[in-house]
Amino acid sequence: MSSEISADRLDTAEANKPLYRQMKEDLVRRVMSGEWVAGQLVPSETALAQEYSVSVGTARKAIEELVTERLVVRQRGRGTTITRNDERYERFRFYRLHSEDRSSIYASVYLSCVPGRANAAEAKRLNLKRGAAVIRVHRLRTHEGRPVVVENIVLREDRCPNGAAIINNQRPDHFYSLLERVFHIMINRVQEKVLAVAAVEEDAETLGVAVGTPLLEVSREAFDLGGDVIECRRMRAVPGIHYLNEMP
Amino acid sequence: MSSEISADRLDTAEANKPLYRQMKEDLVRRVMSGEWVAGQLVPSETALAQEYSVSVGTARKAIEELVTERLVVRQRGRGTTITRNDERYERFRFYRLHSEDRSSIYASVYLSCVPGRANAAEAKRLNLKRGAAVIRVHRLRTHEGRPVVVENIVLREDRCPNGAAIINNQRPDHFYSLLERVFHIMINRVQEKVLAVAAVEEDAETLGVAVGTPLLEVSREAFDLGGDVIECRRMRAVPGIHYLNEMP
DNA sequence: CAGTGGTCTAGACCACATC
DNA sequence: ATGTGGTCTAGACCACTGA
Repeated sequence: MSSEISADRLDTAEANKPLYRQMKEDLVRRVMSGEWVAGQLVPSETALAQEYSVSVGTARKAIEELVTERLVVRQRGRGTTITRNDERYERFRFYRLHSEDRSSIYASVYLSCVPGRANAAEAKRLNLKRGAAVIRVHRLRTHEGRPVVVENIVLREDRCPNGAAIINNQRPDHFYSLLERVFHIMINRVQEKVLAVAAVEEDAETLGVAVGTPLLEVSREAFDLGGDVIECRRMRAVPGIHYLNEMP
Repeated sequence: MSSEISADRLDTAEANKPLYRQMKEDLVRRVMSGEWVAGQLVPSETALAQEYSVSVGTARKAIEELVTERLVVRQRGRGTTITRNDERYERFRFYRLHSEDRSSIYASVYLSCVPGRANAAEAKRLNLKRGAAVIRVHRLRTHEGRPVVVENIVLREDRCPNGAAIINNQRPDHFYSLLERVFHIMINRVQEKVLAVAAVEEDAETLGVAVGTPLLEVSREAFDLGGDVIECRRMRAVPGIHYLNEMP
């Protein structure tokens, strides 16, 4: 399929972009289209160079951009594979909430997972029309038996067909690994907004704290390879949980 | 000075590291030593390649690592310069606190700036002995006349000789630009811990909020090129200010 | 063993900034 | 006009993996 148009994948209407960038963008496209899926070995740099009619050095530069974006992993002697989001060292790539002892391994308790319609705020965050189909997940994170974080997750249903049933079935600890396995969605980037709020009645009940307790609230939007917002979530954490960040 | 030992800067006891990495590390050393200071034009890649007796491609790879670490900036036709931390686009590289309207330009109000001795907690954070000389800065950030953030900054005095007087004189808005200009310290990396706290009496007074108001607290350690902690600071922000983060 | 990616070289041509 | 970095090529040798 792809080899038929490989003779000149590039240089048609791609403006003045350098070859290695055009090539990189085409490789991203091939991952997005599902031609290559997570964990899969992709052709070697020499093979790709031939396919795209560029020199090995140029192909290498294209691939190296994918490495810095963590889209692929290279191993000498083995080859280049599409990054799996559930590899151990990738597991908490986006997870910044930790308890005092820096352990961040929490059990998940699913409270509910139901299909629904986007309200105005959700539609705005997900870049959808109001009333579009979404999936709502309400989940608790516990640490040594105590609830520490409550999560409200909203997913685009159009990108995750039948997602509510599947999620309810699997109840995964790590969401993005499921998105990858089941829906071929790779979460590439997230934006978070952190603020301090006072616990309301509902939080007090769910998290077992007094009303008015200062909680850490994190609002997240998660983007896929194409730059679409796939998920938005709101997390509220009890005192003792903090948000760690390192720059750059 | 440096050209005398340039014939073989590399390859002596540098283990099996690739040439481009050895070269890069030596370039970092030359910035740390003050041989090259912020804003300065460094030799061209061909000149550096000759000096280090490597090919242009290898020199380029060394320099490109410095670019990704934002230590230098390259411009075609002009050359390569050591990054200035006070350039406009670098100004808020480490500043994640914003108000609702995303403006993060606050005026600084200096409350105090005095030399002192590190207590146990400060010594630990700064990796110093207890009682070591430090500089303490107490500062307020205001937005449209209202206080929004209160900052407690602690600096290593040994790396900023006579720093208290100098800071008191200049009262800079952007600390790291002063560190760079005056002390040739480049802040390269910061770690932050964000949590929610209830305002105590002191916060209430300084920030003009009620005791018990949920505040956002950010604790930061700032590292220089050599990996030493130069500064630690604690910030407390009023409601309406949030912490923005994007990954990766 | 053959094939992979990692390092290194030596050249070419170009767009751009500066004088 | 000169020199800079940005792109691109075509080769070389090596370390490592897997069959």
